Amino acid sequence: MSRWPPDTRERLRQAAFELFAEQGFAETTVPAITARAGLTTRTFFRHFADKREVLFTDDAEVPAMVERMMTEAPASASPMTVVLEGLRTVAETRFEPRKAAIRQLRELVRSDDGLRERDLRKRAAMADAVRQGFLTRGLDGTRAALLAETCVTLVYVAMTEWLDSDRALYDIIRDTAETLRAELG
Amino acid sequence: MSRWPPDTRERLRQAAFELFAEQGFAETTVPAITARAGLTTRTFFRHFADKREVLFTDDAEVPAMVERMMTEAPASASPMTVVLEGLRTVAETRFEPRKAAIRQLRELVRSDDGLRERDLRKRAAMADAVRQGFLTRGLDGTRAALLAETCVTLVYVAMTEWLDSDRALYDIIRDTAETLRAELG
DNA sequence: TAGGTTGATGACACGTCATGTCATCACCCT
DNA sequence: AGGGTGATGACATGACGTGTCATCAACCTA
Repeated sequence: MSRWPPDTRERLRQAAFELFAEQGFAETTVPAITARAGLTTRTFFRHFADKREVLFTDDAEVPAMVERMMTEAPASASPMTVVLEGLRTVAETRFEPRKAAIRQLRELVRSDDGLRERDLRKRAAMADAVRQGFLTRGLDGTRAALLAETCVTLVYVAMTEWLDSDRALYDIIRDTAETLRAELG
Repeated sequence: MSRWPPDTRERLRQAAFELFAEQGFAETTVPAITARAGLTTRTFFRHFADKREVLFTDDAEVPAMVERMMTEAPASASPMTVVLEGLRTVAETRFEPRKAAIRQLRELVRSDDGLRERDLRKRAAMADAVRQGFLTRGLDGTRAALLAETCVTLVYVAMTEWLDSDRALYDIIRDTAETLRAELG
């Protein structure tokens, strides 16, 4: 048996989510979170860089996942093919099963400017991972940045629609990609 | 003559830029800024919502400018035509004359995660203005969001290249748009 | 010109966030 | 048995951001 109860990080996350749901993000202090989790304030900041970060732990592995998928894809595949195939996996494994949680997170993010900024940063991190993947695949810098940003835009616009519909995310992504292609052509 | 020296806001901005350049953003405290400007800490926060905001005052009018241009464009013009025409004006009037300042701002933003987040928020605000413009022009929600985000992506990818080159921003934007079209088609 | 209003700033208190530092002590290893 | 390790507690500290009231030049308005 350990000196302290296990799962410190998860208990903090749990307490934070509960309190944010009960009172809102800004109204919840870090001491309140740690009190509920039975820990001290200092410990919270040992596990999360700041109060916002506790809401985005699930996305931590996504960039690495993206890079791996992009390097493993056949070298012959066209950029957009690689992206769409990768998105199919991400959509089915990481987004579809967590739809309710993502919806709840969206509401929280909408309620606070600071959270909105952090959300945008996560989005930018994802774009950067995709960009790296394209660079690895030999695209020039401009093209890699352009396609990466476009890809992330696609996902987020599609996700907005997905959260308010009953359709599969990947289907919406494909439609959105088609819409964009048509609009630019 | 007024009770206090005029241009409070501009003096604060000036002092902040100087100190950020001298010591970096994180190392500069708000009291240090107000001391240099000959004011009190409280006054700083009367003029700027937070320490970051002082770096982005120039972009404050851009969203309104975007919306105006988009409503004034002929109703017959295609979405991408409207955008590219608007971007010509923005590029020439707001970006080209401030190239050195924008370059300096980019370095600061790169040096601090908090500033990066704020920068992304400004970018999102611009995308939202464009989206509103498209909505006003009768596009459906998805299409408006998609094109707006794509437009902003275009500008930022192009700007990255522009800051390290001698070409005109608008020319780069056109090339970038063409690259995207080709890559998606 | 007297007197009231306005609006920007000063002065002060306060709560929260975030970090540095040292002590503690169950667990593990040898 | 004894030292090392690593997570947590305890405490201090400083910066950020806000609420509140006082101040007082400039501007009305009569």
